[in-house]
Amino acid sequence: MTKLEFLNVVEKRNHITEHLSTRGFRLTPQRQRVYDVLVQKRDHPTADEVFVRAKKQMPEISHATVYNCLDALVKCGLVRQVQLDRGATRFCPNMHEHCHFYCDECEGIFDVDLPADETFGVQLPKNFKPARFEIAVHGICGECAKRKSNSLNR
Amino acid sequence: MTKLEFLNVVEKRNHITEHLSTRGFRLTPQRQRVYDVLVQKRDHPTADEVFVRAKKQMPEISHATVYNCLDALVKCGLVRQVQLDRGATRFCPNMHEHCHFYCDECEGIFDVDLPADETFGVQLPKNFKPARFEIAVHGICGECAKRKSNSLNR
DNA sequence: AATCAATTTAGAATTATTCTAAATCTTGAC
DNA sequence: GTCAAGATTTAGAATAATTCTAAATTGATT
Repeated sequence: MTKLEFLNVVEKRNHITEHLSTRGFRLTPQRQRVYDVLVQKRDHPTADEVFVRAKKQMPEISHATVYNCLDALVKCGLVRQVQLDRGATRFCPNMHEHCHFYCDECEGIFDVDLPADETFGVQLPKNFKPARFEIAVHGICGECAKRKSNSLNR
Repeated sequence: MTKLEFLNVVEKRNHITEHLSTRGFRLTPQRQRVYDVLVQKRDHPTADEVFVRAKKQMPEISHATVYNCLDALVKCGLVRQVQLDRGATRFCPNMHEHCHFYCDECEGIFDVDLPADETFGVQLPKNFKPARFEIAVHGICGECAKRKSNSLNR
């Protein structure tokens, strides 16, 4: 590891520690590992998929710990929970303002950026105070749309 | 039952039958009952809550049937599925364009009307074809907001 | 080094949902 | 009307996702 890489690792660790400490959580090897798993492959894995990936470098990690770690990361604002229709909850380390696009064809999940502090034209009843907007778009992704129109035109 | 009430019941039954038949489903007493349960108390019950309510007038109805009926009703466009963070799926017979407001305080779920055919300012990547937008707003509902501000100002 | 609280662990328990196979019902063909 | 075919319902088992429990471990603090 070069000096630069080393400093990078330290900085990332500080970033996680800071967030965790806002909610009274400590940085543990398990929490670090779970967070790394999410950052390394941003395909919105389920808790169980995170568990399998985390186990590769940390074979003794338990199922419950992965749930606990994900919970802590969500609570301290490092990770977002994503809910597809039924099925398991998925997790996403992208904390920019964004929503999710679900492709009905390939079942892929795509992040789509959103403007910050927007109410998206939703007219709430009197006195209702919104805290956050969750938007999920269902449809056909770019790749699948192309593939479908090709097979139609043949 | 008056003649008017009778005609009303017949009309409703026709409405359900029409929707079900678009997907090759029949109208059965169980499907009718499950749909009635949803219409009678529009509080976004879970499948299990629907089961308990349906049982009152139809004690022999089974758990699996309630799931099957809800599935059929969703597939033929009479009912919408609603997903809260984790937890059981909820069901809603309001098919107008609307989204849901979740009160973090009282845990109530409120329907909020939306304009039809709107993309809510979401900029999708090239070639992505949206089919439907699901919007969930989390925050504090009107009643809870009032209660909270009262207790602060005392 | 001793103490206290936080965290992790394995495994059990719970909750939500789906599956299975047999029984029942409905519809259309005769 | 009767029969066959297919749809639907049923009870209960199976599976999936998540949470709980209690003991062991870890880490920070005195």
